Amino acid sequence: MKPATIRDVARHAQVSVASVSRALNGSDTVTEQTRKRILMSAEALQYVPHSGARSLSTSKTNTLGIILPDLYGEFFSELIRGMDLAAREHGYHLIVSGSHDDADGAATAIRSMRGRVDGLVVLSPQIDSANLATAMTGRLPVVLMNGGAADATRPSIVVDNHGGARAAVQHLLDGGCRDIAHIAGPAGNLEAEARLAGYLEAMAEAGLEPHVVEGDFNQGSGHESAQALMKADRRFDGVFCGNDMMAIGALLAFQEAGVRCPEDVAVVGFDDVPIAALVRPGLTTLRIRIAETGRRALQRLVSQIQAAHAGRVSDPDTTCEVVRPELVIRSSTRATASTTRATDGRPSGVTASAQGENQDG
Amino acid sequence: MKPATIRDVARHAQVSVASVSRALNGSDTVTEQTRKRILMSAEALQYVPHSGARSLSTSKTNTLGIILPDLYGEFFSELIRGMDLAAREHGYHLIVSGSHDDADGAATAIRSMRGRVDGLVVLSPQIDSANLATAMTGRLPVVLMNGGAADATRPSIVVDNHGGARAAVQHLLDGGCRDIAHIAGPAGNLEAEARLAGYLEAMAEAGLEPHVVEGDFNQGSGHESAQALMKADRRFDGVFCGNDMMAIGALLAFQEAGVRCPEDVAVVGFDDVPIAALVRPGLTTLRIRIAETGRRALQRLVSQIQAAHAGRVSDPDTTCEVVRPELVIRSSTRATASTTRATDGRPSGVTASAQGENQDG
DNA sequence: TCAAATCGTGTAATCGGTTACATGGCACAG
DNA sequence: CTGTGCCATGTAACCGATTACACGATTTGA
Repeated sequence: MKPATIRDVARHAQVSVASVSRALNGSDTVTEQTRKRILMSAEALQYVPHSGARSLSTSKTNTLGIILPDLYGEFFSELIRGMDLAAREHGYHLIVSGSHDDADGAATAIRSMRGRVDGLVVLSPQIDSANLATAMTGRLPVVLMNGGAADATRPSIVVDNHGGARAAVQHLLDGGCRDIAHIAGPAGNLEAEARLAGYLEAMAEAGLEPHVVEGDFNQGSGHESAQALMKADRRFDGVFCGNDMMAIGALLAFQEAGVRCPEDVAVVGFDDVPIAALVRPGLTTLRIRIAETGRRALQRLVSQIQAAHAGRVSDPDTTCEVVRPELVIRSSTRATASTTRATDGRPSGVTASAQGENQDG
Repeated sequence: MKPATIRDVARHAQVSVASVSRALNGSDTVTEQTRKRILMSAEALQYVPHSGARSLSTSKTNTLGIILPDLYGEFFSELIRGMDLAAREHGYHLIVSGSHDDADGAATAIRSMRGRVDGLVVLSPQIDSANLATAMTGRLPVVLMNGGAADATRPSIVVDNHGGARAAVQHLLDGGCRDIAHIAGPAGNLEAEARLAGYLEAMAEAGLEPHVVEGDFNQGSGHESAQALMKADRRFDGVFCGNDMMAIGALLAFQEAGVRCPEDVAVVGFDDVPIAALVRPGLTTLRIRIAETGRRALQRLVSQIQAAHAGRVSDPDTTCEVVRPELVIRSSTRATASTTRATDGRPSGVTASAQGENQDG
């Protein structure tokens, strides 16, 4: 048997569909008596409103779309969690769409969201503003998180990857490292490129020769890249990794090879995924409050939607919010008493607040 | 300006809406000439079909709902990833709904999915079949993953938590442990209770006194529970944790207290989340191929939908698939050469295949 | 040459809600 | 007694697509 519709309820309660709709949505004027009758009928027929139909007539879906390049790993997990929390608070559902390796795929995903969502958060490290503009249908509210490509015409949140990378290198320099290698994220990824650029700039300023191998942001590639570094002729006493997962892979590779961290080589990651505090040695990294950032993105999306709904066109939100990563120092760069590596005198004199090893239990 | 509708396209191309629909959906007979004209008009107007409207008339949303108790941590992250992969393959979108702490919340979430999805995967360790039945609207296809409460009337996938827990205890016994504690998951959680039951049963069979402290499945509670164990009078030489995150918390607590693992205490987790292979010592655990299981659940949901759509009612899928966890032995229970803890002669004679420490790079 | 089959296209009903407007009953004021 | 207004309720248009069916034109066969 097919599920009951509003018409079935109306017939059962001997009223019109309008009254049923009014009774169920509370707002309008309905006699207490008829309301009760309607509610009883709805109960009897196990009536559940058809959200799709409601969306069509109200043009509100109460659903938000999240376009992600991938669903793998802690970073996206945390991000989704933060967004879900915020969405829940505002009464929205979340429809997630991962695995958009190319800009084309992302564009298709965006178009397919039409009529399904009230707004989008687009996190697409490959897509540039041009592609995005073509993909955008009409005036669907959007918050961009496509790292690096700050688009002043749309509300967006970007991480200061460049500055974060510089801070990472600076921290390694402060710790006494002179030969600092970089395990970069995949070429074509805007975040990866910004971090690489920050690394190169900081190295140039310090008058040091850069040393880069390319990974793909996954743990496995960090492992391989570290092995490649060890096999190469060139010495190194510090590694700045494009993200935490690669850093963790590198840590394991060093352990396997008997290279001590931080004594023989200091390692810095990026992101501060939850696991970074749980590995040994604890990973020094640049903290992005991931869940918090996701929550923030979603909140901005919601206010944008509310503004649009209120007919406000006057002050469109086109702010580009910058998230500044915060250096979190853990054992992977903090030499203990019995250190063998010489420092230049500033063992932990950094601007960021030093953090305990397991701050997020 | 509002986005173009199919009627706008029809007007622009000087044809009827029916022709536009036919041209865009490919299938039906349309002259090459008119098709071309329609496509050009659609392009000119930047027409994007309204999925919601399409869903209403076709009664297919191409979207699946996932009801989760929580979005926190690696387990759900992996599960969602596996589901997303499978969904993508079959051309479905995913709408996720997390944070349903109580059965009521889950029931509400399920109802609100009506008209939004073509089917549901419900993962709700609190909800029992009765609650679920009332929440279910009509004949919406569902795959249950509400651990422990095998419901023979609906297709479901359950993990053999009981058997897995017994295997964990057995492995500790084989390694020579006699005083095995259990850090349990939260009461009321069916998975947690099944694992606890398996632990109790195995201990009883071995003629050993059980020793249980309750956690909440999060890393922090594993940390605290381990501290509580150390503070208590009772000795212990092995700990079976209700899941990996608590085990990792416990490992850290032991490290901080100077208790060596596996020499002083052996630790076993449950789930084999990706991080389990990355901590030191590597965590011995019971592997559930999480992403694989998610993918499997989704695939069964899809075939159920396809069967329903094909009008097949004859052989409804009511199988209850059981996932048997596989013991993965890592350093947290595998004493190295210089072990101080005596074994009873079977250092690693287990049925499961021994795994390398970092198998999933 | 005329009937039937074929084919491309248009008309309108439909999906399940919401809501502007119409309607009819009742109370109250003149 | 009648006109005005209010209020609960009903009627029907609408959201934007799909699709059964109707229709007219062309092709085919007798």
